[in-house]
Amino acid sequence: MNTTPSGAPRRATITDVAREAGTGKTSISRYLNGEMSVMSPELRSRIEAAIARLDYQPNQMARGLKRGRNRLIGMLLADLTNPYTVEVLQGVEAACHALGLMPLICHAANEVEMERRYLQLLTTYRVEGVIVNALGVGEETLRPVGGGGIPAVLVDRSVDGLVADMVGLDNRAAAELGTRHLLDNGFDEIWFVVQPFAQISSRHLRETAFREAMQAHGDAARGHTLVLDLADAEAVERSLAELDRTIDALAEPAGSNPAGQRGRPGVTAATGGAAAAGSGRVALFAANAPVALCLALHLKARYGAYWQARVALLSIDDPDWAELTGVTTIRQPTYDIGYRAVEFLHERIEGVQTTARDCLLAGELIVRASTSR
Amino acid sequence: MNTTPSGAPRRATITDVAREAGTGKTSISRYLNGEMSVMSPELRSRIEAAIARLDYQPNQMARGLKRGRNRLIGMLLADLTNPYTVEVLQGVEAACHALGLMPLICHAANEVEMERRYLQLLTTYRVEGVIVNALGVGEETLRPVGGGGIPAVLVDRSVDGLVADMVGLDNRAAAELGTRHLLDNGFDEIWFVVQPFAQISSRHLRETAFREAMQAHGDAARGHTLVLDLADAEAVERSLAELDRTIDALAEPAGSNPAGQRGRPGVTAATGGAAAAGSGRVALFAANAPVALCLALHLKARYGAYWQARVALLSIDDPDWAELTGVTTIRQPTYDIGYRAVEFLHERIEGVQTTARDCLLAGELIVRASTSR
DNA sequence: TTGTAAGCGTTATCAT
DNA sequence: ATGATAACGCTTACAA
Repeated sequence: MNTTPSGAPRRATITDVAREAGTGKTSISRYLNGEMSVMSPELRSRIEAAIARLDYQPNQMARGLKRGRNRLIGMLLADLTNPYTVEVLQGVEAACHALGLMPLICHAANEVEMERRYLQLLTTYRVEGVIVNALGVGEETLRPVGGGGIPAVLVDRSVDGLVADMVGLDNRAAAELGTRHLLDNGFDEIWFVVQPFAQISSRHLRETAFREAMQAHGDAARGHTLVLDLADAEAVERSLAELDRTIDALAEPAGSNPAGQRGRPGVTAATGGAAAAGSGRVALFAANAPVALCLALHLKARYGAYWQARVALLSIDDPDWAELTGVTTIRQPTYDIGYRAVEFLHERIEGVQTTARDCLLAGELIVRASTSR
Repeated sequence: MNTTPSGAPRRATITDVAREAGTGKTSISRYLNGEMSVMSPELRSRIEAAIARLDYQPNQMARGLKRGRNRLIGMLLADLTNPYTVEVLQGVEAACHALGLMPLICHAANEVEMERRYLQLLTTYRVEGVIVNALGVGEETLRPVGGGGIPAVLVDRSVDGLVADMVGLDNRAAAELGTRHLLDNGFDEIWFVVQPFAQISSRHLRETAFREAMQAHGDAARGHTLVLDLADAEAVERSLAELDRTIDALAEPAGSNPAGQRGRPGVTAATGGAAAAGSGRVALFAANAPVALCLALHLKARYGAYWQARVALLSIDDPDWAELTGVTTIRQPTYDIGYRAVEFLHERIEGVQTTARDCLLAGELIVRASTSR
């Protein structure tokens, strides 16, 4: 018997089936492609039987080679560790399923080098399109994609100099929503904490919108931006130390800070997670879940299990631990983002030629104990 | 100019390059495959130039078709929502990278139907092997794989009637470790909470080991198993209600329960997360992270933010919210599991014929406030 | 050292 | 209604 290196019997090919059914390859191919209209029921059932007997399964690679399209699309993910990514993926998968596409999932794990490698790999496998949740290091590495290359759609962030459809959160609105919520609940000092945002459009937009919202409220002085470079442990250390100083200062009943205290400073831990609303304490606005997690872990380490009594936390993204810890969040319509991205891509693959589109979806504020009275 | 349906210029083929370099396809192929030993430097540089000029990238599909191997392996995941899965994936990716394999990641999202669909898809793309974190519905759906089919290695769980390598946690040891820890810390009542485990070997092993450990300690009567079918909201409701009754009963100072109370029943919430150790209260032993999350959310909803003062929680798996909430865990060597799985698979692909192997890796107990005094 | 030609498993073209 | 046959882009004897 014909065997492969691993000892398994060779898979049947279309030729085998043709021989088994006593006919030509063409008919088999026709059968496979559902061109049943012109085919004697007799032949048809012979083919059916032969296929069953040989357990034949057409080779997609060969198909793709011949047809010039293989129904494969690439899905390049910056960081699977971020729950956002997994959720978007669910939408992507559902849409792919519906459209008969097969996503090749590539996980760059925050490594720029990986991103390049995978992108190259994807083009080498001749995927028909790519959905990119880029690391955002610039368009050099994305060159082969978009514009003149493979159809592409960006998720969450756009990339400078890369014209392509993009779908993601309405960052302006989301940041405003969060800021206003914090302001409405009487927090005096608000820190927007975000990873380095020069390169990443979504972070940039969120930060800008935050500052503008503070300004619009006539409270620009009480809004601060803290950059937290999660990739650099030392930098994180420094940033958190800066944050600690502010928190400690505000907590001093001595009122050494200009904002002053108008809350109930003696609130005990036992009052619960409903923290500090209207008491003039500080609120942290995390630009995304990884930042929020980092902050929460730090605060817990520094202020103990009941850190939420001292500082409020609001985060864009809604990881599962948010409900558990009572952290307020702005949930992104992640599933829809993924689904939409595939729809866009599919249109492009089918040859749609419109100018690059943006699809901005609204976030939903989920108020929890951390920021509400 | 030659264009594709989406308007992009057609990619250069090996023939184009040959023409451009003024040579034959063979030399190009040789160049691509690094058979430089026998090739005039002159030709070589001409080829180099032609490739660069045309931005040529060999078509992996065609390559695979001809060679009979495409360096693709399937990675079938039961549930990407489970942090365990993502972590295993990291190991898989690293190993694939090292071994020159490309993983096709398929996410069944707990849908048996998806599992089947993907498995079929994978064989249709002629992957050289499959790593399966199966839903465990039995070997019917895994028929095409393992044994006489595509080389396969199982992750986390084995499947009845399917002979294949498998790598995962040393479930016996892990469950014993956790049980002993709980016993050592003086918990009277220990509930092992697990999803339906008839079909899933890892759950089954953990449950069995738990009961045996209780028995070995002469405490079988104080150990209970609670089945939590996360797929069925009503069933979850019922199970949690049963749990609540126990907790409430034990918490009554009246001592209406046989186990009695020897702790400090009046402990205030403010005493912190260091919950209930040695006080005769109940400890929950979650068989995995999804179960732990479900329990934690329920307890929080029922007993408030300081539920940990009333009941201790220990979980196999170490999700990021565990550190945040002070839940004790047994961390699985997830990265190694993934890495090892690929190594096994690679060996099989290369034709290794030994009998099916098991690789059991040890878990690590991470004691946090929830269960320690 | 280099090139020619025959496939790999499909589909598409063109006869019959 | 059915079947040869020639591609698809690549590798690999086999020649030269």
